[in-house]
Amino acid sequence: MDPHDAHPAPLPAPPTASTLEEVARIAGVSRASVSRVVNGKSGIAPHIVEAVMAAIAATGYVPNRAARTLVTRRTGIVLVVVSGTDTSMREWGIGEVLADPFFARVAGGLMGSLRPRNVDPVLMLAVDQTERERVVNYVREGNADGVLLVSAEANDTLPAMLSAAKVPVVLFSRPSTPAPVSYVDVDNRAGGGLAAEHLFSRGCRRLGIITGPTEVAGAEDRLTGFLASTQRLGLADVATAAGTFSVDSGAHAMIQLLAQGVDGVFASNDNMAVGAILAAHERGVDVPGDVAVIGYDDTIAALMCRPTVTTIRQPIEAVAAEMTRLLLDIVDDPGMPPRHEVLAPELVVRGSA
Amino acid sequence: MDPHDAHPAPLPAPPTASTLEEVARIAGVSRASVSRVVNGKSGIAPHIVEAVMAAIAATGYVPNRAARTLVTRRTGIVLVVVSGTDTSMREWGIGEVLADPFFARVAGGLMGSLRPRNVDPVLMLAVDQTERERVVNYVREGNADGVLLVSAEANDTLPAMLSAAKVPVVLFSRPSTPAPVSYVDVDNRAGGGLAAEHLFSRGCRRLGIITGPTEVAGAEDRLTGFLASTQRLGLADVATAAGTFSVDSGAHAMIQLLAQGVDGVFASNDNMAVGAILAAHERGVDVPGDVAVIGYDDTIAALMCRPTVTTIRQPIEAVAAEMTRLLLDIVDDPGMPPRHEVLAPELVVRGSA
DNA sequence: CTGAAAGCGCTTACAG
DNA sequence: CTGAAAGCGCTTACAG
Repeated sequence: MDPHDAHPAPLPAPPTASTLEEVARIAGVSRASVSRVVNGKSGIAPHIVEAVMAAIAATGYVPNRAARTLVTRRTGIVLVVVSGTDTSMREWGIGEVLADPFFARVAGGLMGSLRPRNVDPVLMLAVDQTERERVVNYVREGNADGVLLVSAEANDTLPAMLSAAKVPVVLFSRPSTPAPVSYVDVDNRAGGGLAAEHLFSRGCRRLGIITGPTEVAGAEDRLTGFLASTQRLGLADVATAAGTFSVDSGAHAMIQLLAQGVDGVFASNDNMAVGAILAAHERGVDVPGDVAVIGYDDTIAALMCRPTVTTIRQPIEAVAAEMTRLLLDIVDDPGMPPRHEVLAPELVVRGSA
Repeated sequence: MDPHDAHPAPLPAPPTASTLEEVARIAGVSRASVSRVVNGKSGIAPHIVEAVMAAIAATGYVPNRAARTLVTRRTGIVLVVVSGTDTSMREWGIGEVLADPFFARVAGGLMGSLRPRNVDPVLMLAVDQTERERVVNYVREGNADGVLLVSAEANDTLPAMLSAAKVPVVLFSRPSTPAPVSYVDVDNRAGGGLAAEHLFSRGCRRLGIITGPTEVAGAEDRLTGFLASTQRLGLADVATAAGTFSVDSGAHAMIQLLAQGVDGVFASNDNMAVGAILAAHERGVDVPGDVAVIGYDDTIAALMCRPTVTTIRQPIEAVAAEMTRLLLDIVDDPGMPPRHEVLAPELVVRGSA
């Protein structure tokens, strides 16, 4: 074999990181030119583009993002934060919010919508004041271009902090304490109404509802919507029992409701619907035969149960896509006034009602 | 009111981002000094520290991370990636991996372990070759210091790609195709053994196992460990049925096993255990009365079922903490040879076995 | 269409 | 213990 063949053939990745400077030298052009082709600017002589491409291939050059960010003021990173108060989140333990099917679905949806736009998500949990400040500083330090926020609890001060600091932000859901921020929401009143109507159409006449935490705007709206519909349908009194969005709380609430002889129950989220169904079974009450149960969210929890849970689906993917679109608009035009969007929920009929 | 009082009192956050330079000017010291106190270096004259602190408070200065990263070559960011192949992940849909309780728990654990060390997690899913290359480039571009990787499927090429590119990386679990990378694992053989022993100690003598995808190293090990123990316990033949880690696959497998008259079943993960229990109930088979079922992982799924699922707990938090520690060590000393750690699983007895 | 040069905001030897 | 200065790797007016 000719020893000259031992020349390094197209090496996959050179050991030492190369720079724009080096590429320019090898291509025999200026750094500006390399920068332009790397960034896909138009109006560059073909022979320059070629030379640069070749040099990039030869060196395995990849641009340094810190340097780029330093001058462009854009990071291509968005903070995805789940915030709440100590109390609400301690139930799961820090870092376990993701174990909640709903937040996991939202986080996943957000990631999915960020991906095609080529922006990377930094995930952050904010359960106390220190962490909330950290979120604000994070983008003030120029680590991220904005934040996509989902509050796990009412009275969250983060939305207000963010808007005061003029940090681009879009919330999932209307903030429970009004703040001048953009948000995308799903019509919870309509969702509550859907639940009542479905139960009614099945023949249920003695309805009950397992509410979510009262301070959570969305939970409140689901209740309001449910009651408005039952009233319209001529169903006088509705039994109510309070839950906290956890499986156990749903089970406890169901026991109270069962004692009041309900034949149809609307649980304000799937976790509680699962709890309700389990509690019913333990007491020999058939679902949906003796009592129909309908949940909310359409999370994986609804499928981990028999019967599978009829539920009100939140179009999370669509919400996520809208949130992302909105946020990037705000990043491009920080002066933009807050914008709101409300999507429609959808009934998903399965086994439990 | 004296107009002089209109002076800007301690403003919370000045509109315009200030720089080191500005702080230095106000404090009447050099930029180097400001940098030193900002970074908490020791050996600085008290009066300088004071002046700088005051100037920082007055300006609301926060350091620019891009500038800092550019010179220090440290980002304080770690990539948390879940990778798999199209096939394995399409089952969930991109962005929905987090909906799987197990990955959600791992991701959460990783976030929890990164938090106290002050490094931020960028979450990334890698389901095809393009995305895998994106992961490699991400850290080559200097966007992150290293990667914490959990593979959703065997034959994942990412570990090898990463180690070839000399990117600091730590895997959750031993890679199914050997690669020179560090990893932290949980002893799956021991876990399988634990399951067999527990079933045996409950009096089960006709055991069955619902396996996971055969190419997944961990699934294989659980099977091996289970069989080794049953053999040692003198239980001749064990019925086996293949599953894919999904709830449905667990249900289907259970039907086969039931037909073979088993009285104790080990499902290789909780999802399948839930499916198995649901399938048993639908056929009027009592769990654990007629057949005991034991799962694996100890995810939230195990609690969403009645009876609650007895399972083999993976100490995810400990694994996550170890992975993080290891990775930061590697980042500090890239030449370090790959290191492996294997933690012990634990039996969690609940209602199903 | 291309290049020389300034500048983004930090950190870190190097002197003193 | 402190400061002047160089330099990290890019992008972007500004000329030409």
